[in-house]
Amino acid sequence: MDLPGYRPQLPQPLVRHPGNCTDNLLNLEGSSTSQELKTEPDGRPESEEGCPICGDRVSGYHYGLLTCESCKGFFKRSVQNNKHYTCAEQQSCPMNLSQRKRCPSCRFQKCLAVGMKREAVRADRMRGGRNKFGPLYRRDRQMKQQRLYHQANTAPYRIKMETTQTHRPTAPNDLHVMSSHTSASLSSDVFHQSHMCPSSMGQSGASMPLDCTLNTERVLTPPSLPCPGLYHRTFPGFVQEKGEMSFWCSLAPANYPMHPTPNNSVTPKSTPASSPCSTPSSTTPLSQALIQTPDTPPSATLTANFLSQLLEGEQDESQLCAKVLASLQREQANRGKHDRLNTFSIMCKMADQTLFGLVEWARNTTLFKEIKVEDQMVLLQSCWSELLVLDHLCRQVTYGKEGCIYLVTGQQIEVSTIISQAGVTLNSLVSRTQDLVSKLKALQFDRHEFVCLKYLVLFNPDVKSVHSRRQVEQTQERVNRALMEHTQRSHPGYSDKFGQLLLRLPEVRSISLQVEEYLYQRHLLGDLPCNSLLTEMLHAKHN
DNA sequence: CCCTCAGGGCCACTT
DNA sequence: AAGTGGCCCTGAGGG
Repeated sequence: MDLPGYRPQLPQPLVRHPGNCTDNLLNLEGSSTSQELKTEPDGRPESEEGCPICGDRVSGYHYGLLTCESCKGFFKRSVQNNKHYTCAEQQSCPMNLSQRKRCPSCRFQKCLAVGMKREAVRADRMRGGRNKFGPLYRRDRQMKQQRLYHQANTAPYRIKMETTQTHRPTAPNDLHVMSSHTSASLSSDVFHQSHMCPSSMGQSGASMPLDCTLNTERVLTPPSLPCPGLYHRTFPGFVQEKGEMSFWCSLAPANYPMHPTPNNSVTPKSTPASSPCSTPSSTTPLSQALIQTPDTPPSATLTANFLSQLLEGEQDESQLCAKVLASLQREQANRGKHDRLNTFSIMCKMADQTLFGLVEWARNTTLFKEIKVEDQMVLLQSCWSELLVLDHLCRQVTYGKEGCIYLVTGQQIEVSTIISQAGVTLNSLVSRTQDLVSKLKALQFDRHEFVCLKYLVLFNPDVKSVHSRRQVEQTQERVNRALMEHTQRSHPGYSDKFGQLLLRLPEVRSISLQVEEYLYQRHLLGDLPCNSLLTEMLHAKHN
């Protein structure tokens, strides 16, 4: 798809060279090659981490990630010849250098599980050239560089992860959006133990065909919303009678005290409003943590404190749920019987409201308030879709039932329903996202890590025209360290979790770009609701 | 225009 | 005979 003027910017995290951990800060934009990553001065492949499938020596990027020559060949043959293997055991055969040939089924499953991409095997068998994953590889390299640095400076031990198989049974073909709240007991509720939406949100038995018009009486009437009457007003700074004030006009008041909750009803933030031009030397605890030199090992307490402050700004899922439902309800109420929103429009409205919540979240965070408003704008313009994807992933990991997609409204859609009704692009998006959800579940992705990833995505110093680049870099570096320390503390026997999490970001990025492309195409067809934040963000990029 | 590097093909070797 | 894996070729894209 050709998107005029659209040049995705790949975040280029600030990394340190593994060999020099003092102040040799390298920005690898344009200078990173796989040679740098893979080769030590003696020419030996450096990546101490072997092939993620069998542990053999990696020979370069193949079909999406660094693998050995043999797994590259195996994967290519399997895809080209459309092989269907069967495991004679329980599909959990050991996979290493000596045993990789024993079970092609498990080997191929592991190839897919660690992220090798079928679509990178060319159908036309054309040789040479570069593929579309180039940018993904570049970012992956940088992530690995960053990991190497951290490992060199911290964990002396290393435990190889046994990748969990991500395949699951196909969901039954049931063309309904289901009430979700029977699933409360099914979800590993590690994030919001007491924040589930009320059980009556999707009334028992309430369901709708995917294509039908949302029935406000049945589905959107929440008789016991957590806070009835809340969210019927708009957020300060954003006029919801759309068209009166653009989002970017509304961003300017970020200089002023934040209003973290709607309805003007609650809680001034404990932190004072900061000037958009305030420097990192402000005296907030966050800033103090931030200005530590990278070589000072931060105490566990400081990191925990830092993380809990990052968590403070998190939006309550049940409030978001109520807000989105109320907004949809209003929207439907304003429409005539024959003018109901179709399913796609409803999904767009949900995404729009979620996005609005994410922007509010960013604007209310102390670290974000400390950077210039112009920078806030370009950062958000650059990463909004990634934030949306991360938000969606987190919701699936927390509440999602196997084979279903959990909506922000608390409803669930069977994946098979979508697959049977959606087009190729949407299907691809759903399946890629569900794969990522499986991986994150296997990693026991938790709430702290989710927040850190959001910050890492938001504070991207490589977004063009960011003025306070150093400040953004410092924040990213700080959050990165906090994430690493958190994963090591919470999973002491699994030193690779940090790296595994970072390695999910390229896929988040890639999915978000596909989402943008998809939405833009639908926008060009006139399918997107007008005057939404979503369209505004799309326009911001395409202009 | 040259270089890089990831995908494809070839073929000796193994099972 | 079919599968494996190391090595080399190819060619788009970037500097």
